[in-house]
This record gives sequence, C-alpha cells and structure tokens, in this order.
Amino acid sequence: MRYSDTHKEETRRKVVRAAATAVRAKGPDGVGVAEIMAQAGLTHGGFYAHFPNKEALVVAALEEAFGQSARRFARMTDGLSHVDALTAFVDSYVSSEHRAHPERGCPIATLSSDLPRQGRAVRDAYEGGVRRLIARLASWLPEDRAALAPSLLAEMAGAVSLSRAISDDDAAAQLLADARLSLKTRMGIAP
Amino acid sequence: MRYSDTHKEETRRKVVRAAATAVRAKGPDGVGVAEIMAQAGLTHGGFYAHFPNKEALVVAALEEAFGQSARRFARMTDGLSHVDALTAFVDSYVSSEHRAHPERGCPIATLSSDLPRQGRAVRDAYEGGVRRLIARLASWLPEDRAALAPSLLAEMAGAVSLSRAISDDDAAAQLLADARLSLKTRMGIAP
DNA sequence: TGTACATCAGTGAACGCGCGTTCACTGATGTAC
DNA sequence: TGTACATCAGTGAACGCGCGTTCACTGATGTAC
Repeated sequence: MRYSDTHKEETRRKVVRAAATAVRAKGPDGVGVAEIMAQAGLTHGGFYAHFPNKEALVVAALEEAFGQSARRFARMTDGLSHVDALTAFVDSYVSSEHRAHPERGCPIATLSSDLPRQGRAVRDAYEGGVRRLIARLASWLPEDRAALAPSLLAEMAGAVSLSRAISDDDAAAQLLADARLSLKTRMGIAP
Repeated sequence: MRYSDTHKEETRRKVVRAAATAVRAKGPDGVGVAEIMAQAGLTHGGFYAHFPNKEALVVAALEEAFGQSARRFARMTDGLSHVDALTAFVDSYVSSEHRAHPERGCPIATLSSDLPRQGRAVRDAYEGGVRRLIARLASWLPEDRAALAPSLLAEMAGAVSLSRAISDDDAAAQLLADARLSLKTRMGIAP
C-alpha cells in the first residue's frame, strides 16, 4: 500500500464533511458532485473511488450532519440536569444564530421539505436521524411528557424554518422567542 | 382577434394551476416547464407566450397555491365564531389528510426548506403568502394573543412537515394530535 | 542504503441526458368584403 | 351568406449548458531486492 492506511478514509471524511455543509446549504438536488469534491480539494473524477453514486454521498452527508448536531448538543448539555439540558437545547436550537446558519444547523429545520421527495435510502437516513433526536429529547423530559418529544421537535424545527421565511429580523426574533416560551411551558420548565 | 378574448387567459390559468400542484409535489427545482405544460395539455414551446421565464411561473404558482388555501379556509370558516374558526383551521391544517397530500396543501408545510434557496421574486411571493396567512390567523385570535400568530403558524407547519418524515402512520397521527392540543391550548380554545 | 517496480488515489476529458430557452412554422378562428 | 385573408396561440425541432457518471491515464509513495 503506497499511501498510509488511513489516507483514503481521511479523504472520504473530508468529502462527507463538505457534503454535509453543502447539502444543508443548497439541498440534496442543489449541489453537484464536482462542487463538493472541489470543496474537499479534489476533482470530480475521484468521487467514484469513494461512493457508488451521488445518493450514497447524500446519505453519508445526512448522517454526518445529524452526527454533528448530536455531538454538539451532547457537549453542550454534558453534566447538566435534565431541566438545564432542555433549556440549553431549546435556547440554542430555537435561536437567531440557528436561523442564520442553515449550513451548519439541524437538517430537520433545513431540509424538511426536500426530504420527502428523495429516494428511499436518503429518506431512511433522515428518518433515522429524526428518531435519534426525538429519543434524546425524550430522555431529558419528565416521564409523563416524554411522549410529546416528536411534537416538541416539530415545533422547534417549524419555528426555525418559518423564521427563515421572514425577512424582518426583529419579527423573526419575536417568533423564535414566542416559540421558546411555548416549548418550555410544554416541557414544564418555564420560569 | 381569432380566439375569444378570454382564451389565452384561460390557458394561462390552466398552466398556473398545474404548476401550483406540481411545484408543491416536487419543489420549484424538481418540476420542468415541459412537464407542467404537458399537464395543462400543451407542449413546452408555447410556454413563453405566457411567461418570461420559469421563475415567473413559480411565482404565479406560489400565489395560486396560497390563494387556493386561503379560499378553502375562507369557505370552511365562513360564518363561524372566532373560536369555531380557529378550531376548524387547526383541525384541518394539522391533520393526516394534509400530511398525505402535499400537492394540494399549504406551501409552508411543503416548501419551507426549498424557498430560502430560491431567487428574490420567489421568496417575496412566499413571504407575502406567509404574511397573509399570519394576518388571517391573527384576526381570529383574542387580541392579547394575536401576536402569537407567527409562532402558532410555525408550530402548525412544523408538525405537518415533520409528520411527513415519520413513516409510521400511527406515530405521525399521534404527533399531529399532540400538536393540535398544544395549539388550541396556546390559542386559549382547548376544551 | 539505493534503485526498480507495483499499486491505486486521484486526474481530467468525454459521454449521454434532461432542462430552460429560442425560433421558424402551423393551423384554427375571427374579420373584411 | 360565403370566401379570402390576417392574426397569433400553440407546435416541435434545435440550442447550449450543467450534471452524474465513466474511463484511460498519471504520478506519488510503499515494497522488494
């Protein structure tokens, strides 16, 4: 083997990370293979040494994006009580910061309407990510509210998503603030 | 004039209606001009007698889609008290029926993630539709809750949107039911 | 240690296809006489 | 009323372009001697 054992794997990871950003920024059908490869510092021809086709890259990109979110939230909430974890989660998810940066945000808020139109493999990867996020959220909720996790996540993603359609920053911030209060009330952690 | 005065206008309306359905089903970038023209019973070449370009059609399609929703809700809530109108609105928006039919549903629930990536004209048409829907919703709410309209709409659209990512029908129905209850509580009309 | 070789990650030209758009043409229909 | 004409909504071939994918080739690097 003329390259180090990990060389190819490292390249693959670079491509997947570039794809995770690009897919969130432009949607699965809005980015091209060549564009992603260029962002990883490569040319498009080498793509098929790593993936059988574009769909496989989109699947990997989605898993990477959900994984990034998961790791970020795990770091952020590590060691906190359930109540503090929920507060931190809501405050960082339903935020102007998240509204402004779809390319590094939650795939649900960024890709919800693209996904139902994708192929089976992509939809499955997406649904898996959604399910894991719901499970994490449920684990922080009091037992008698854990079943609300899916509709709470829907409210969070819906708020960020709609806030992006509102060009007035103040109006968008107000929407997000109203959503945070509603969410915390439903979670039983409102001040 | 060799055709009736209204002939061309009628054709245009047919095209716009076909586009309103196709755009919601496949997204603005997922449908082709030829496909929409075929669905209106025409060939693609005639398209440019009606629209300067595809973007203009997408704008018209969005306005048509928002208009259809508006007319449907107006019909549904006509003559009802504010409380009954809100109930009817929530029950029909946050429903399994809506989840199952993006192609004739609310553009917000169907296109939220595509829209931020569209051109200016399309985003403006979308934002206009969003604003009108928020205004209608606000007009039904008690005065001291009218400001919640944007975040209520976000919760509704988010619930329908996320329910489409959940393949299990029962789990999706439960999410929608939880969302309806939450919405009615926030509106002050829960039983 | 130095040299020839083998490997394969990556390159870049080329392909087929679908799309938005253009344009010369057609033919149905209203108007003029 | 009947016929020739003018109009223009609609047709369909053709275009340029970008995209996903293929493939013959390159050249950097580890291995064998």
